[in-house]
Amino acid sequence: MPWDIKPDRPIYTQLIEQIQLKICSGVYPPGSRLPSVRDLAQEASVNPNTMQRALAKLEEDGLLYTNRTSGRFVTEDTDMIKQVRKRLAEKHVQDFLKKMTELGFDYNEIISIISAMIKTEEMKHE
Amino acid sequence: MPWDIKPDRPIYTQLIEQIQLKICSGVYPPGSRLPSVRDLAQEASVNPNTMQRALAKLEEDGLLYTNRTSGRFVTEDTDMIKQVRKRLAEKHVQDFLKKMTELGFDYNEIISIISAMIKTEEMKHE
DNA sequence: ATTATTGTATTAAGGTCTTAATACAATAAT
DNA sequence: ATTATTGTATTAAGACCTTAATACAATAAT
Repeated sequence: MPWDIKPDRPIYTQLIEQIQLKICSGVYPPGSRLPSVRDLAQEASVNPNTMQRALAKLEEDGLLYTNRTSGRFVTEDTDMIKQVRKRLAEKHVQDFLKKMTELGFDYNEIISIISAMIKTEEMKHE
Repeated sequence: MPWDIKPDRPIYTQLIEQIQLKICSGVYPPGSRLPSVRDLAQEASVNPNTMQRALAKLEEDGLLYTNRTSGRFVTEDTDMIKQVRKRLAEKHVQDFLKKMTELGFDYNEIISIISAMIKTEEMKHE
């Protein structure tokens, strides 16, 4: 999963989301050490200040903690991580349903369209 | 459908999306006249310049056209509007599937979660 | 002990977005 | 003919984001 920064929203916001995702999906396991601010910044091709800003927010949320000079680590609280994962998923579903109903699709149509697209996706990977 | 502007993305981008939505969902029917730039700006509580910027983009895309001093109108090309609606819907589905698979959900789980949430939504409105 | 690495803080510069305040030209309305 | 309304253009100011270039303190590594 490479870093994917688009120009349409603040970079630090996207960094927060993507690090959050790496934690929820297990790329950064509970208790593991993250690369240094400078290394992460280089990985993502952003300024260290910008990466620092994103990390500070995640720390504020409790997903990360800092050991002054040995580095930054993912929380060991696996329940919290599961909770975040669930919250993100539900938010994605709700946002998606809102967008589709605004476009005038009813629930049956939505299920139908998504099923069709899933089948198309599955065909690609066989 | 009131205007809904959030501070996390450029306003003009959100205006483009919301006017597009009003066109696709029939709030602004094909061939109908839009309120003036100044009126729209006041409706949405934004600066006329910002609204102008959004309208210019939609005109560039062909969804709107201008009659110099009588106002701005929605295209009469209903096929184009349907096409845009379809394109937006497919984009929403793809983005949604991407986000959910990134979080580690497989297709069966996705269908299951969305079905559950739809049932919950339906209960609210009965 | 010395060095390197860690997170953190500061200052300055440039870019984009937004608002505000106007102004102009074309034409619909009167 | 005159007036009002339309889209459009311009300029200036301020806010936020990002980068760059440093610097500092704490401590792990040597």
